Amino acid sequence: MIDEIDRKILTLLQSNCRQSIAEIGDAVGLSASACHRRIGILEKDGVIERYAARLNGEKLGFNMTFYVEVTLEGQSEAILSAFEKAALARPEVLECHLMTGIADYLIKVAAPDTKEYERLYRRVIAALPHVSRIQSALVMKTVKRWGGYPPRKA
Amino acid sequence: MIDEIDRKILTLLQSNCRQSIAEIGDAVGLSASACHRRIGILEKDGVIERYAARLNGEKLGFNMTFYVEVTLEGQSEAILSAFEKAALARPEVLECHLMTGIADYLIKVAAPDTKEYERLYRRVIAALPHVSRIQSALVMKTVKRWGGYPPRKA
DNA sequence: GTTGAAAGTAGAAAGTT
DNA sequence: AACTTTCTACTTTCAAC
Repeated sequence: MIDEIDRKILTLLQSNCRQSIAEIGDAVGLSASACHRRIGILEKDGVIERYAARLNGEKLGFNMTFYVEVTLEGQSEAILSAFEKAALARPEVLECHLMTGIADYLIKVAAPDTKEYERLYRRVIAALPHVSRIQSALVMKTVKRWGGYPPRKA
Repeated sequence: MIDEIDRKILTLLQSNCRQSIAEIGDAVGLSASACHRRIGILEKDGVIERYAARLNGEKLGFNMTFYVEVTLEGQSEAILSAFEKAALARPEVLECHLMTGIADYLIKVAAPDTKEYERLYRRVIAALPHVSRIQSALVMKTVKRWGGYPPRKA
């Protein structure tokens, strides 16, 4: 279904989706058209979900990134789905994952400074429905971000 | 430096960087050329770091995602930089952050199944230099991923 | 910031192996 | 069935305004 050439194309597109199809074709040994066709299939099949610009948070004034572990008051379907719906709706929540382990959710947020993070913490995170405990961890340095999926199954 | 229009452009590009500049220009009330010039500046200034295809891990066979907390044997500069260099070099490590809190690093990895994760755990993560403790948490469900930075400072 | 023209790219329709 | 060539419409890019 997804062969070696597709994987090469995907690796190239993950690192730069603005190179021309002709260039990608060259790199994988295919004509632009054949390459274009494969990319179309990968898009249609949902392997490629979107093409996005990736920004530098610090240059935008987001100097602090946090991973926040959120524990809820319970784990009933109603509680989980109310929390998820609210988290999805908040643009400040950059990522949100339901986790195994001690806390229920792991969310990622960014803030310009501690003052703004305090606001975020009180008005946004703590205000999400059914939150019972919050534990924040600050990212001091991001060593690697945006690592694409490796070309072969890990 | 970055004004309201730039923020709108960035929001649009974060959700879809393949729409034409003319479309983006229309959406923000600018000619294609003016829009193009602004985007060029945002790229040059490093606000836009790259344009990337975002893939669906499950469709690629990566059915499990983990956040792994890694504690090192110490926090000397030599230990930290050796670890970081090795983590950067491993394609299986999708993200790696130096954190405040109990563990030293938070890394994100993906695997097709538990068997492969066990290999990843033993051969990759535990094999990184100076690792003393590893604690894995499995992502059961990703509620929100790829949330772009919000248009206004959080 | 706008307009307009030149170069380049994507997308589709043909034909080829 | 998948690739290649060819062609047209669109898009980017860069003048000059």
